[in-house]
Amino acid sequence: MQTIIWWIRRDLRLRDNPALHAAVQAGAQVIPLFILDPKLLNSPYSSPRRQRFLFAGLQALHDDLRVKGSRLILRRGDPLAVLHSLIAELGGDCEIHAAEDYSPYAEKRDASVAADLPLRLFPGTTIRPAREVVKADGSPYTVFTPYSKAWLSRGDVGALLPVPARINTPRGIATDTLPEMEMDRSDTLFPSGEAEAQRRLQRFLDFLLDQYAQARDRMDLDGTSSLSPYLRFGMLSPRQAALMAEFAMQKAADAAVLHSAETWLNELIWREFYFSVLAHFPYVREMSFREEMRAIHWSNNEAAFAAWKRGETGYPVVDAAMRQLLATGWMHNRARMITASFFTKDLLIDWRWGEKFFMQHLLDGDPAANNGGWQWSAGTGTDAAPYFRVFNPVLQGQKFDPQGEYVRRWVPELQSVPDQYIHAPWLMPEDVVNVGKKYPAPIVDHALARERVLLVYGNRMNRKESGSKKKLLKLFAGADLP
DNA sequence: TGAAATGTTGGGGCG
DNA sequence: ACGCCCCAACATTTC
Repeated sequence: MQTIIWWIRRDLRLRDNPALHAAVQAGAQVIPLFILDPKLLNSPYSSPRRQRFLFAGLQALHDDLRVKGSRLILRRGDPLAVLHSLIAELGGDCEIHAAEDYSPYAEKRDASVAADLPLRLFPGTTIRPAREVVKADGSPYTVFTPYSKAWLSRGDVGALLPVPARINTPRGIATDTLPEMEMDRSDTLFPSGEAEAQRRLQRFLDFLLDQYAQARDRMDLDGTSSLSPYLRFGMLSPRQAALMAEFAMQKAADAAVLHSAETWLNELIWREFYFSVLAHFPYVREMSFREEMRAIHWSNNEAAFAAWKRGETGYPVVDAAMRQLLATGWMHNRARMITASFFTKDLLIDWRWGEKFFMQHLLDGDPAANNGGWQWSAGTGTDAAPYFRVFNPVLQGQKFDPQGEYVRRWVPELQSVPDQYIHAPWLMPEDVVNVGKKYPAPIVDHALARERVLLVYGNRMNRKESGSKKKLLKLFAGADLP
């Protein structure tokens, strides 16, 4: 009987899993294997909280496999070495099935495995394989809108694959144990595992999707899907999400509901886009996608960086967002844009520092999506926000947290600040109310910081006038800016 | 998937 | 009645 190793990396699910499904369909013995790779676990981009989420997900997967007559085999070590030794234990002649993974490290790892061993890669990390949607001449898209049009015109995404009725796994294969985990209070906000992913998907479809287009930007509301950690580890099939979006579009009762379903599908396509960008341009992990943006002279002020990380910038929306991240491992998407804009444009710190910090804290931290989001915000990436698009943290707060509920939830020292001043407490007259004493004053003046970043970025964009701009930059060097 | 600066318009107060 | 100014409201341009 044939033996197939189902090498699990970021597809911790039984439902709609092409690599697993093909192994079961082949009538093979299936060995579900997860390799604890020290290179990934000890990476400077890794996150203890995300690791806990992964380990809890592996435990849940093991439990789900038990129901199918199988179990999870864990091994620790270099993937190629682990695979070699496991195959030797099994008497050789195994095939390996895995879902594609597109980070530069993953692609190198898989190439080295494929050079030695029969590795078959399957889709499943993305809805469409990351190199499938390209222009007619085979070159990759670097602008979202034409990419999404091409993505949508590729026709249906195929049917969902069923959960295997039974998975035939031989007994007696040695397995390592998971590291001891200390649970954190924040872990209960995002319980790990495929079953939880399905519950959340159902809740989103039943109660939130109809309002999604309007509610998704409101930081004070529970209006997003909050599925990102589950998509990150493949506890939810992105194809299942897309099929649900399409189904909602078909049965939409009115234009607003239709628009909401389309908006959600569009977000899933943004995810596909960033996987495609990373697969085609792996260097974006190291540097700005746009060549002319690579020489920006960042301020990289350590004190400002530290204040941003702690959520003590003096801008309530920014601080609420950072504290939400620290407390829960998740941040609202609108808040990600605001904090990243503030980081790169107001503080003028290299986007790679912020990208790394997000990776160290986000449960959904994913190389492709996180890098894409940061380069978009910094204006250095594909189809990026224009360099002059600088978010005003006060106006963003007023627009997307109109009563300041989000701010008050995460910045308790502003609890009793009146709505009028909640996004700009420094404007509060002394006699209005004596609150917010412990809250810091803004670490930068936004208007001044905006002028500075327009100059610094503008110098990159248009070098002709750099003479007079250099003089102005000297002025800013003397100004009170980090 | 901005915001600020600048331009235009039109109503109302006022001499 | 008329011109002038102010300025809110909206539109356009610029960064």
